Amino acid sequence: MSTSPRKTAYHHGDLRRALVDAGRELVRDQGVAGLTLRAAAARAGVSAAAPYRHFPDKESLLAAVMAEGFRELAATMSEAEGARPLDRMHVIGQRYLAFADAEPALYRLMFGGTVPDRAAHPVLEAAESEAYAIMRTVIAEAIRAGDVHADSIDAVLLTMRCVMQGLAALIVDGQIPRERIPSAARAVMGVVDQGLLPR
Amino acid sequence: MSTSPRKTAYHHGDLRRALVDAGRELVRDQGVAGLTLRAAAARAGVSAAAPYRHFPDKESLLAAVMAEGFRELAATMSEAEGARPLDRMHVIGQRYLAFADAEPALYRLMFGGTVPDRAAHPVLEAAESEAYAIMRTVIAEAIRAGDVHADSIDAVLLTMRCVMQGLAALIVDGQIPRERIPSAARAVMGVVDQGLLPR
DNA sequence: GGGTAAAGTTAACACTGCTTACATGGAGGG
DNA sequence: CCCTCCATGTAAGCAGTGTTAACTTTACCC
Repeated sequence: MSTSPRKTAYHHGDLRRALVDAGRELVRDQGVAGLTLRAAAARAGVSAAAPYRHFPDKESLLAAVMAEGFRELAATMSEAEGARPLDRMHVIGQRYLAFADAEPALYRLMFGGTVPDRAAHPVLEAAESEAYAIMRTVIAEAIRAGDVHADSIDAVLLTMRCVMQGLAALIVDGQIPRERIPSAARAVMGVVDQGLLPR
Repeated sequence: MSTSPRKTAYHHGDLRRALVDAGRELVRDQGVAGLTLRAAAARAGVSAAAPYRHFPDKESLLAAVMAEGFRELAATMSEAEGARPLDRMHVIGQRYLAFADAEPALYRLMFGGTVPDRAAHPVLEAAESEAYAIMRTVIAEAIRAGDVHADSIDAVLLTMRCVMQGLAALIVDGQIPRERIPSAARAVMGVVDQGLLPR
């Protein structure tokens, strides 16, 4: 089982993995501020100094947890199915919002600017851009199929990211009651689909 | 000069005001985490315990700084001019993005969920809803004037908030180079105006 | 002008966190 | 079978932070 880079079964087994999992649980249960090195170590059953064998500093653990979130988000979006590309776009939007609703604190960690320069963590950047690549592919298909009219793919991608991030922000902030999330999403998507201008 | 509730000129003059200003500068210069009670007190030139004569705890100072930001945002949006209501909507969007671009850390404080329950700070809630009321008024005018077609005002308001919050999030994250902000905003607004569906 | 209460100072407490230096244990290779 | 080296434990340092208690100053009111 030498899939992981250089980790075999030592004392703990795979402490790195355990720390990332613990960090995720901490964020989920106690918010972004609850993710501390000591707490993650304690939850993994090791001493406070043990994490330093796997992460150079706290920010690296944060980045690892964030990357995990982006991978999960990308996975759930890539599973989106639908007859036409436009349908898949809508399903992707719903998955995105469901993710934010299910794990608001993790979403905040991922998009709240807690880690200033993501460029310092290549794995994080990779996981993030993979998620956007999925959106881009679907948009390209929708344009090619004639489902959506657009001058450029990137304008649509930017719009899609904005709308979803905006809706997610409202959800995460608790400004939209959970039971109204689907209707709010439909309303916003309807406006974006049809446009504001009278036709 | 008895405009302020019960503050005349005591030792400091108006420490409450000075602390809010200091807090704003701290957020601007050092990010949300840089806004600490001690630092704000030091910047205002008083001891670390002095703020407790004006704020019951740290969160109240945070809320005051946030309220200040919302008031400023509302002020800049209410100055938006334009021949037609739709033009004013666009100008409001530009002002909103300019605010986020000029004070990214303050924007993060305002929308990043640092203060969990805004309901505990009525002044904050008032300033916030005033900002949205401005948007709502313009949207209502635009619908009445026939500039935009929409089933409900609230659907458009929600869409507008989502789009602007989403764009602002990208700006604040530094994912859009400053010189490209206007063109990105135009692209997104164009998609929203025209809609995605072919006509 | 004296008293009162607000406004500010000093000092300390109680936490919590990140990080490092050094000691220890156990697994794997020769 | 031993030796080496990686992964962890122990202990401590150090820096901050929010918060409170007790004391002092000063502006205003009578």
